[in-house]
Amino acid sequence: MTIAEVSKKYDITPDTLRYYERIGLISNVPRTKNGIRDYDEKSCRRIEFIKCMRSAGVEIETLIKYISLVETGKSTIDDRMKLLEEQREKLLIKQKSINETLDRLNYKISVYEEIKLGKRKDFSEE
Amino acid sequence: MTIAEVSKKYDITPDTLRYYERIGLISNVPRTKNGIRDYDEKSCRRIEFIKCMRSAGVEIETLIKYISLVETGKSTIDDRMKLLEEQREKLLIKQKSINETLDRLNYKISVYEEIKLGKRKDFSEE
DNA sequence: CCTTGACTTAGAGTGCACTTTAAGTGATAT
DNA sequence: ATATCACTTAAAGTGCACTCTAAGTCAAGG
Repeated sequence: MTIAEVSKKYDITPDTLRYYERIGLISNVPRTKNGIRDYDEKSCRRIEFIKCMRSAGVEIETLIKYISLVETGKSTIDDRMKLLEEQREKLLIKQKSINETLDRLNYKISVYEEIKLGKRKDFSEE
Repeated sequence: MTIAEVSKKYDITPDTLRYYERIGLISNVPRTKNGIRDYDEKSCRRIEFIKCMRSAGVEIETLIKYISLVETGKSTIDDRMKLLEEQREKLLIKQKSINETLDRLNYKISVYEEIKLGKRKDFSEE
């Protein structure tokens, strides 16, 4: 799979894919005899994992650390679990923030709707 | 309320509070005769609103736009609603990402737990 | 043969959201 | 009185995650 195909499949620019490789997030990407990347299944699974984590805001540094633990081998399983649990905590906090803000947006939108319908004339600004 | 008090109350550094004011997110902050900020109720409500939105990742530019609509007056209610609805859409997408990533983290953590308990020996890396 | 287009690299540049610095003022504590 | 502390401003700096540029290679098509 060429970089263009992978880029399309996962909606990640070739620049970003090369960047991920450069910083050690995706290692051992196979090359053709001309040095052109030819992504295999393993690389694709890695990319999909990174995309998922990044889309939720998991930091690059954290992913680099996790990947390096994975590549070190089975002795790092405790560390990997700890790292994943920390990230879960962070995401739970984010989830809470987003849920609270969504509630607030829904409330504000409903207030504006009432105003438009003439059911309400006074409202606190913001 | 001094900047230090507001900073503590909302857990936002004084630097950030001044920055918000500079870029037009918080306007008309009262001052003492010496030019020192003396935040009133209105400013505090505004700060709390910004904090909530920012904590969910709503962009500064978007908040500046919203605030300027609010300050323009009632003629902007349709625009405000549209803006808030757009932000709600964005947050729903984020919420989905986070939920998916949390599911994945939970699954991975449970796999590692099984490995630790000796219930599983093989597992796909990452 | 020559152009086109996709790829390669290293390194510089960008955008966002702060954060720090430099230089200064003014009220309180020793 | 002098030091300390919190505050003030404008402007430069930082960190993260890309994103772009420059200079080059290579294979296929006209």
